[in-house]
Amino acid sequence: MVASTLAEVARLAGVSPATASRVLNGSARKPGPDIANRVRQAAESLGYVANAQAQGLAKSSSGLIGLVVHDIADPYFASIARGVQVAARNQGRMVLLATAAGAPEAEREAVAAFAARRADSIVLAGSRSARKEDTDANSALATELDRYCANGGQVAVVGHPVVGATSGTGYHVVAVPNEALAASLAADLTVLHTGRFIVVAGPESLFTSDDRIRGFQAGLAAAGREPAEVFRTQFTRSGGHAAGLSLARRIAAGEKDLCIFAVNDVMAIGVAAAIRGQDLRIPRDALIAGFDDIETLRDFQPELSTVHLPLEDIGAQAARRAGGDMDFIPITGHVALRRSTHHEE
Amino acid sequence: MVASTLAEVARLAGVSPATASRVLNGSARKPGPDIANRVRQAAESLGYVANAQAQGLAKSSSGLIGLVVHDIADPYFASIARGVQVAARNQGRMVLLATAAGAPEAEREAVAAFAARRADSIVLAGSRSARKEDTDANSALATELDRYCANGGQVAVVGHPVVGATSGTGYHVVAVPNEALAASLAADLTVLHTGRFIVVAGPESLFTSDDRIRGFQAGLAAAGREPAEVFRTQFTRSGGHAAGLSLARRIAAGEKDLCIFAVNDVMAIGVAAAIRGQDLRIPRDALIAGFDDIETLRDFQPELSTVHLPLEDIGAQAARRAGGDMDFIPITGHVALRRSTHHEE
DNA sequence: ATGCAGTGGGAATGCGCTTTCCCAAAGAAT
DNA sequence: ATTCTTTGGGAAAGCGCATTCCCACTGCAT
Repeated sequence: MVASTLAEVARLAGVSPATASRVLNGSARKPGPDIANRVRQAAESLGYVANAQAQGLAKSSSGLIGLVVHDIADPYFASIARGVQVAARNQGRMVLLATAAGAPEAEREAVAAFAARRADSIVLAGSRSARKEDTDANSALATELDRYCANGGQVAVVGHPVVGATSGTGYHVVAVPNEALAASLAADLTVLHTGRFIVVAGPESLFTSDDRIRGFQAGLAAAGREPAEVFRTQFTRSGGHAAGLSLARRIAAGEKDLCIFAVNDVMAIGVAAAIRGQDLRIPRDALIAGFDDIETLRDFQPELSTVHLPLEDIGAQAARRAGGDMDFIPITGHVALRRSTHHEE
Repeated sequence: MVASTLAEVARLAGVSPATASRVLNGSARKPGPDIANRVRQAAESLGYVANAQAQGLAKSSSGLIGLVVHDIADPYFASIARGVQVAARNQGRMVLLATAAGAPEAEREAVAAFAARRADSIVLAGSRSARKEDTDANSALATELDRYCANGGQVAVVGHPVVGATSGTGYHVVAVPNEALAASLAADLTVLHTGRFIVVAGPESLFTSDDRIRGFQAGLAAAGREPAEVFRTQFTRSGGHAAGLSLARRIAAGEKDLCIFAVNDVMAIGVAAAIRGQDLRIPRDALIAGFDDIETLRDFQPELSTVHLPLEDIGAQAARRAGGDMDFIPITGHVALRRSTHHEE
């Protein structure tokens, strides 16, 4: 990557680099119009493109916002990414993308890389977990984040705080009310369904999953229902599918009147697919509800009951807070009951 | 963003910055082990993180790969992005993300921003179009790309070349065989279906859409069928939905035995949703096929017949070529016939 | 003992830009 | 007419790092 420099432009325009800098890249001081034009012309004719790295070095700020997601191809994160992207553009910044695939160690690496690039802020949208085997990696991540914040970085975490991150300044959390919403979903479902509930969840210690389970159980309890059985599996479509196969067997064996709550939409779809693959029908043989309200899945039949989350907003909020705009706009979702949880007449 | 510098580390370790640099960041010359340890310890205790901007400035290369997509929340692009991301990680680089929302002007801006950041390479995965009103913006984009290449940048475009880009070097195209695959889809469908065909397509001059139409028509012709009617709409789910409503009306009015080819899966789902919303059924009242084989949509019922595209691979290929690994691995897809195009017995 | 290549460290330069500081000229005020 | 402010441009000092060049030193052959 070679390209013409400010100095070249300045020489061609017959001015000093200082002046060229002032006219080309916003400065408080505005050189005279005639000079400005000369410079602009010179820049144009040379195809000058300012070197953002050098600019960043000089003013020590990069205009970069780092985003780490679990998997960019997952519609949940893709939506959040879009929100971050939009907010970044409004702030005149660019987003640096990293995927962590659920490994705290990978998240740490990403954070370190962002720090190295002197990203002004970081949005962390992986999936926080407290698994035993991740303890070390998690605390390493926390250390890295603390260091980043200590150096003046801003970080916004969506969902749950990173375990062990202690830094006071520069650390924001976009709290998604998973628990409350799950409770409210449970409450709504209890009026529709008098039978048993079962929740298909992710692996233990995955915060998002655990919160939703807890909220759901609380909602059931508040309605005077028994706690739901919890079926642990992968936090993915195929995890849901596996669970679905197993449940289908039980349903076929006579276990009727079941309402299945999968802790996210993608899993719910997996569950549904598996159940239908066994010649059972939804909602006839089992009710199903999800969580997230993934856009791409809205045309699924029967329409999936779920909890709507303003994913794009969540991303945008995270980016805005990380960007220093601290106006607090709480995240709110809402239960969206659709056909997958309505017993047929 | 303030942080400790190499100079501070060097001072603490009692060595020169040059030596510190040599031990901390890979260099040909390896200082002695005792010194190396001193430096490493100093770095550790100071929480030193190399400034990538400064490094980039010094060695004039940034380790950045720019990716511009139409919309990161669209599963098609999200999958490609994942591929790019994976390839980038393997190359030890980071990806800079930009979304263009279909506007060539936005693409140009993104390319300019990438150039400013001295991205080593750029992957362009917007949707090329030749619309009359985009002519100017397209040529501006071409100019920007040419300049970027002229300065030593590498660019990979997925799908179609940018109209008017002339640069000889550094310019790669990952060709997706849309036309051939559409033809082969048509061929396969003609053996399943003896009635009429109709294609639901995107706006005129959108290359991807046009190629798929052309290929499909060619396939029909090769099978001795009449050309399909082309229904133009938005290249989105809601475009498909609108088309679906209109088609549903025709079907309800007696137009039976229709096979609808929507030029992408998302549109196909929109079409299907609209048709089913009118108390019609698929495939009973109309067959539907899509294109792309979006992962999230695989559990749709009835399973959507489509053309499988290795999206992640496409992204990875683009990133690899842009990265200089020039081994050519052709993109191949295949027709995937599923239940949405099978007349019921 | 002398010369040689080879080794390992430091000094200094430059990457491309921003920004402070300085200075000359021009205008306002006395 | 003289002094005091502005105004507008340039010189120069970094920003944090890589790297070239140079130098002192060691070990070897002669």
